[in-house]
Formats: sequence, C-alpha cells, structure tokens
Amino acid sequence: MSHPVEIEALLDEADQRCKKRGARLTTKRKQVLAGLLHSDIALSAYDLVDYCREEHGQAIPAMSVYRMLDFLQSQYLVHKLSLANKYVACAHIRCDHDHEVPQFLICGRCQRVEEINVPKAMIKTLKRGVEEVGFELVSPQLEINCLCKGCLSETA
Amino acid sequence: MSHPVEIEALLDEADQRCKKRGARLTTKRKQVLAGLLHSDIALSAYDLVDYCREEHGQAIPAMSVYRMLDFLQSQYLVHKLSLANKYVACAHIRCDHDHEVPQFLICGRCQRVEEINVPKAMIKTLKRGVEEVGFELVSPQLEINCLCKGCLSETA
DNA sequence: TTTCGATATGATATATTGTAACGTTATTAT
DNA sequence: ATAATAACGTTACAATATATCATATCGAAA
Repeated sequence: MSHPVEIEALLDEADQRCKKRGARLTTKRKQVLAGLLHSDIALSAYDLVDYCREEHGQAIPAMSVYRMLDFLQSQYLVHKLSLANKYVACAHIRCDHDHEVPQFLICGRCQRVEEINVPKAMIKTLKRGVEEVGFELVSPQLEINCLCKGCLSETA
Repeated sequence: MSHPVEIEALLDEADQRCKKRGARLTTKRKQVLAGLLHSDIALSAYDLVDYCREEHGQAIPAMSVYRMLDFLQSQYLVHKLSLANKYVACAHIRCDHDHEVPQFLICGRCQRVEEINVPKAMIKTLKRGVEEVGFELVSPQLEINCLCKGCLSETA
C-alpha cells in the first residue's frame, strides 16, 4: 500500500492521535495496524493473525485480534468492510476528513480496496432521502461493489 | 411487510417473471421467498430454515436454503445485505426499476429494513468518482447503516 | 412412454467469521 | 508500593457459509 518509511510515519501519526484521545496504541495493536497498512487488499482477522505470526513472531489469538480491530475502529484508524468481512486501514489517518466522506471501492475479484471521497452535497441528498422514510443516518460510509483495473483487463 | 393477499400477488408476479426467463420458482423456493415477504425485518438463512419448518412443516436443510437464496438473487427477487449477513425480498418485484437504484436502509438496532431509491444523477456522480481511480462499478446498490424511527425514540 | 440429461434438492462434513465469559498480566495513578 | 483499570490470553462455542458427493425430480427427445 505505502512505502515502508511512509508506513512508519503513519504509525507515528496514529500513535499521536491515540494519545490525544487518552487511548493507547500498544505494540500489538500497532502490529495489527501495520499489517493493514502493508497490505493493499483488505484482510480478514485471521489473515492478520497469520501476518503477526509470520512478520513479528507474535502468536496473537484471533480473539485478541478482533479486540484490537475493535479498538482501531474506535480510534478511526481502521474500517470494517462488511461486504467482504475484511478490514482495511483508514487511508486518511493524517487528516480529519470532516469535510468529505470516505467511501470504499471493493474489487469483488481480488479484494483490492480503494478509498474515495464523495462531495458532501451527495451525502446531503442521501440523508434527506433517508429521513423521508423516518430513518436516521448512522454513518454515511458506503461500501461499493466494484472491479479494479487489473481484474477488468483480465476478464476482458 | 405486506398483507397476505398482497403477498400472494407478489408470489404470482415472481412466478411469471421466472417463467419468462426460463427459470423455475419451485414450491420450496417460493416458500423461502414468502418467508422474506412476510417479514419486515431482514432474515438470516437459518431464520428461513426455521420459518419453513414452522410455517410449512418443511425441514429444508440450511445448505438448500442458501442455494434457494442464490437462485432468488439471480432472479432479482432477493437481495443479500452484507452489513447484516441477512436477506430481504426485493421491494420492487413488480416494476423493473431500471430508472432508479434501490438502496437499503438497515436499522442497526432491530434489523428493520427500508428500501429507498436515489436519483440517477447521484449514481452518475458516484460512477464518475469510481472511474477516476480506475475502478468499475459492478452494482451501485448500497447498504446504509441507519437507525429506524422506533429505535430512535427508544434510545432518546 | 421411457430413458436420458439437466436441474433441483438432500446429506454430511467442514470452513470461516465472530462472541461470551472469565482469568491473568501489564500500566497507570495515587 | 499498591489498588484500580485496561489490555491480553484461553477456552468454548455460536452463527454464517461453502465443498462435495449422492439422490430425486422434471422435461424433452427417442
């Protein structure tokens, strides 16, 4: 996903953000986050168990990985993709992205994930439609079923 | 979700549509669809196993229910909601909804589901954003994490 | 109408994803 | 130092889903 140096910087950034909120980005939590940052495809909790064992010699139980993922989500560092039951690092760890809303493009073939922003106006339209039927938007974060460039060309 | 009479009509409609495509809406497939039509919340495959046993005395194996759900999805009669790992009947069995795109509002609390349409213009905007990063939209069908009126008032 | 191929369903096993409950270890603050 | 809290481990299991092979049923062609 990113260059090693970049990843280090992002991990530091994440660390700062957690501290600000009075939360702790422990070594293992950081390893899980690093796993996601190293990957350019979404990973399952069990993929991350493997990653930690192989890359760090840390045999973290699946149970704990789930908790770490919960933590990382609560810190807005990680998103769960329900479409694939997998997880990705938030692409905007650095900025606060209050202005635009991240949307996930998930390649249904290779699980590659891209995060795009859509204009706030669009979200407003959506919100209006939702409220018309008496619902309330919890999170306007969408998962969009796509095919990536690579898989498109293979299929063709 | 609908009145019994209405449901019968919808099942007939579904039958016609399958026939047109050279597909067969068998008794059991119809029972599964009926289960979803009777419910105003999304149901899991295993919920449907229970429904068929209780309402029709049919002990359909989970395996078969999954296959029937696959079939119903292929006929555009049922949608899977990945956000909840549950299934709903398509609210627009009668029309072809080529003009607008159905979006699902899922109450994260009680699993109640509402299907709304959004303007095509919005989908176009989305599509453009997707293509800018080299992806291709497979289905612009979105699942939106919400709270319904009832759960909202309870929480408040 | 019979038999043959295709489609639908059943049975069984197992994979994958996720949670509950409770105990232990590590950190932090006093 | 120690008590309180947070993090992590362990075990058991629930819920969702697929793989595989066997059997049944339907529809068309011989």
